Amino acid sequence: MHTEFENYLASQTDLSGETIRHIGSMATMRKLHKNEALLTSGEICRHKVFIINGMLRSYYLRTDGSEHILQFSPQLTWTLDVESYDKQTPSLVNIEAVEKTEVLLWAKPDFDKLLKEIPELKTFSERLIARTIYHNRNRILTILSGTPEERYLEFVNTYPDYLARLPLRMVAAYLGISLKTLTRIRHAQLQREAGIMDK
Amino acid sequence: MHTEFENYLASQTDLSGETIRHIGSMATMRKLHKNEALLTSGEICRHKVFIINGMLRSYYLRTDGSEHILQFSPQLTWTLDVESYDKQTPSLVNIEAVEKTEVLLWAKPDFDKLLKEIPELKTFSERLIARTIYHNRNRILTILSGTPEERYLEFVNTYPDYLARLPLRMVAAYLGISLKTLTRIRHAQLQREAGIMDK
DNA sequence: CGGTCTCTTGACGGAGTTCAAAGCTAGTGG
DNA sequence: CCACTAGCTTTGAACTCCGTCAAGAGACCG
Repeated sequence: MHTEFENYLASQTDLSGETIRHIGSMATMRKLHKNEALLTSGEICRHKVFIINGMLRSYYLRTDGSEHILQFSPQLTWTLDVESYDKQTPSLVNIEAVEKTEVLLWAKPDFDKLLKEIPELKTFSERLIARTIYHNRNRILTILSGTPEERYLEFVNTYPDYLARLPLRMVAAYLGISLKTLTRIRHAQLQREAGIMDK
Repeated sequence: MHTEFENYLASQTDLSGETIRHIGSMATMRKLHKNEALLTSGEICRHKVFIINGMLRSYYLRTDGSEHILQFSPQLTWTLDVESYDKQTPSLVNIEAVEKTEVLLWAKPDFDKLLKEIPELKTFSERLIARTIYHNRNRILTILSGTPEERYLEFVNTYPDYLARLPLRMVAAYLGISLKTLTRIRHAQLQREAGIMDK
């Protein structure tokens, strides 16, 4: 059971098989169909989430109806609304399945206990946090300094497989550009490729 | 000596005066004049930095000469280039004094030792990291979803005292808009205030 | 096979950028 | 303490790129 999770943790840490199974045993499994919500803004984020397969997105819904995507979470990654989870306060974001998705859920008190019991899990967790920080800093830089086209190209390079799994409007909502601009850029790219072919 | 630092740590933690003095004793002081660099891109960030007074900024310099500011660090806050510091790899950013500034510096090996010796310092450090994460998430949301004007107003609300201390072009470089747009927004604000006064 | 969601495309309008010039301010040195 | 300079800010003109609106084609799902 949860073999994907166990393999993941075994490959990422030095934890013993027994410990890994113990960690897994504290989680509950949940299946989400496409577009099903895992967390809705206003709710408190009570669980740490590991994605077994599928893909989630965390997005912010403005009062004018526009969506802005903070992150995509594909298989074998973790997600949650950090601030809501840490402080147990209402969340500002929504987390939903982009496609059919299976997740493991740990209630915060349970995971906190695991972190206390298993120092190596704590260390691993800190490593993930560090990566999140680097990633967010880089994202800020990209949005601040890049043109829409540069952002798109960086996105494609960083996540080569996402494009095929996501509707373009979500990519646009992630890059902070309009769908129109995105298709314009993609059109220009195609032109360019065709031009190269000609030679 | 370093009384600002000691007061700060005493107010933020439960650390004993003795421990605080011990931590402070591992740091070296450095004075920076206006526009002096503390870290230049390409260098490795070898120190953790606490700002006693003054203000630093961390910015990214594009090849086209444009500057993009990741953060301002006023008195009684910490700064560094996280990724460069953690991994001891060349930094992508520059850190410079916006005004005359005094800082305390801890060499990474020394600070690592302190973190190991003093669990409460580690806890405190984690709290700061958490705040950084919340802050960066919020910044991403603001840049993605806000108009230039909204971003400016949020900036003014969040950091009421910064405006008076920073050249506007740096505010623009932080908000990700042109200086021209920033002055336009400010002009519109003034008009509005004048309108209110009339009534 | 119908309906919904998605993507593309065109026309248009507007907000933001660039470039350039001029006024203002603050810091420096004499 | 004053004069000067360098950097900062404002403003105008022209332009460009992006966004909104709207329509239509295509793909996918039930």
